[in-house]
Amino acid sequence: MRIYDTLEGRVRDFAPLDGKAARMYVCGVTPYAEAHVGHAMQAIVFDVVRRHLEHRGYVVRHVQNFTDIDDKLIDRANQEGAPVADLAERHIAAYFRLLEALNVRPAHHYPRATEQTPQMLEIIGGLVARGAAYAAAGDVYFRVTRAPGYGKLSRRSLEMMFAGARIEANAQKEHPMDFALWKAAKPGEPSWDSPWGPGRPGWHIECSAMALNYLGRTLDIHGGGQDLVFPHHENEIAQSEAFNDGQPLARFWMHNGMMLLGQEKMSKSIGNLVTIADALAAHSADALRHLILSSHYRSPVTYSDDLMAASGRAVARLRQALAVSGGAGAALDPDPHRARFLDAMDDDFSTPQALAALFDLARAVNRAAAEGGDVQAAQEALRTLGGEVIGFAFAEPQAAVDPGLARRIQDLVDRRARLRAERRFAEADAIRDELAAMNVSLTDSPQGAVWQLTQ
RNA sequence: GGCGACGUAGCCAAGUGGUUAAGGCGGGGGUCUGCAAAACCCCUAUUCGGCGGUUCGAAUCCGCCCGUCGCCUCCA
Repeated sequence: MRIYDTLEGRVRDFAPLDGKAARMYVCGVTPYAEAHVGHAMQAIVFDVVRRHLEHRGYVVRHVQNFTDIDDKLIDRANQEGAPVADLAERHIAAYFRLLEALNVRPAHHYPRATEQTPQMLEIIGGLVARGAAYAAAGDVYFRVTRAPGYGKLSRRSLEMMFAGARIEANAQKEHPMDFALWKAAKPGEPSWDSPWGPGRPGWHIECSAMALNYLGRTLDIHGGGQDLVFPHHENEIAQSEAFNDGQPLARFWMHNGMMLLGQEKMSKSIGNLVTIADALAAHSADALRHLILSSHYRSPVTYSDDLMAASGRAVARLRQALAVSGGAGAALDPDPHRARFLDAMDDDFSTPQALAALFDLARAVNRAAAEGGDVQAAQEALRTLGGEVIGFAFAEPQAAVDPGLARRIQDLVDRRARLRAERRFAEADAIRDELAAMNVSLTDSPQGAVWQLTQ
């Protein structure tokens, strides 16, 4: 298996530090607002990474954090007049529900920053003792000039960043690029005791603490969105490696591309976003997963209703192939398709090519079934690769229909069947039109009509 | 301004030196069907932003130009 490593800027053979145990840390969200489809992209991309690793026999330990204390959370909580912890927990609970709806396998641990303060303080203390950090008026800053490789992940130097000239002056800092490990508490803010007085953690330190605490000094995979490369991951590297005497924080750095809306990156601060809830109100989770996986994970994806609808139709095609019945004829051998699929996935998770293999397999299944061939093994392969590895739920659209509506639909379908049997086609077609207006499509077969929702 | 990525059919998107440029959506024609739908078959890029260059050979390498995006500040 080969994986692109942002740090080295190239695809390398993947081998975990410890045999078949793969330790994966993925940066999660700051739960101050509703999750949008960009967050879904990150979750789905790393879900597929995990699923494929597991399919290939790795025992994955997957940890994802929640940054449940930061400026925006505090601001938002003040606006709402609610405690920060309540606001965070509310959004965390909603996020978990969305992950489940998206068919994302849960991580093994979801540590919260506020639960890791002892570990963070231990690291901060260690960094101060080593001279890699310094206290100033209740804050503690990391000393970037003492991190020899600072900038290696994002390929930039301190001098280069100065050229950007948007660095705000902060009299406390020795160097403008020094970043906060610990922030002194302001009145009314949640705070924790520390050797430097009451305060709260800086943004980056939680990930260093959690990674070390749950997975050890060196991760096999550290993931996140491309927008975290700088400064978040750069700073994580600086502080973790300073604390661990230079031992690398991660063997592979993986970054997913950004979700765009129109021509721009979707983001909470600009406000150009589509929430996951809105996307799932109009489209299936499989459609969103297909849209995201139809391009390579390092490329951006543009979200639109039209593209989502097209993705929904594409997944329906795979689902149809799972539903056909073959015969007792020659068995269709799925192995060539499976091999093509796995080769693509092994090559830095090339989901577009893997999906192409699935669509070809689906066509082969449909064709073989029509000729009376035995397609069970092929359908099994399609279900495994599409379901377990890619993560499609292949949920029958009926499943989402409430029982009352389902009964009304079935009544119409039955009435139409009787009319057809009497060859009263005009009346039967009127019922079909009526169903179509309800977004219900019919497929007639010798065994009767099967209906499904078109959305 | 610095760094990085990208520009392939109506749309989305693989492919990164050498047979007919994957796959999906859409469109056209056909088979099946009472008619449809689904499915299947055929067609839908002589060409890969533009111009030069390297090479026996380039969408794939190099240079320049045009256009788009990301990061440099909170961000998945």
